[in-house]
Amino acid sequence: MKNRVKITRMDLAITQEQLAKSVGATRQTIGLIEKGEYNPSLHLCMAIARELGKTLDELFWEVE
Amino acid sequence: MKNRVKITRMDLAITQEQLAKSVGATRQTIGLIEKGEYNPSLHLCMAIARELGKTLDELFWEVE
DNA sequence: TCTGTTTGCAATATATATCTTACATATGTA
DNA sequence: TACATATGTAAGATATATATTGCAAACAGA
Repeated sequence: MKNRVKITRMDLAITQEQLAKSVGATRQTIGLIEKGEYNPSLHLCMAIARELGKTLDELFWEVE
Repeated sequence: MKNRVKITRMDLAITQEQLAKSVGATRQTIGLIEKGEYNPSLHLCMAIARELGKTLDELFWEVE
């Protein structure tokens, strides 16, 4: 898994569609971001982070 | 200023062109990101952050 | 003055994120 | 069984990030 969107979303017990609507995106976009197959925009990443109560680093930053 | 890319880059005394080349982007793209007029991709944001020795939150996160 | 460096800005072209629509599958529940 | 919900996936259309090229301005140094 390349990011922590899916885990965090499931912890909050909300669906892909609920998250999508709250950030102004579609369910498909959320699904692809969770799979790590997308390179989402910064604005969308920030909207998702705020909605999930996390920061950019907590959801997307990778330490090596 | 919407993000801290320009300040951080100038602290490191590197040019837009040097940063652009090291992250595989163009000078124009870096310039527009610094002005906050762009919505860059997550991958580019991470490349810039790594190159500047910062994290996503340090460069792009906004607390309100 | 002249020259090189850095940055801003603009027009056009290209790549790709995102949307729209649709169908399939798995799961839970009546 | 039947129905609803949640998710995966795919094709085509649209929006926009990014590249390319070029020109201009500001500045420093010779």
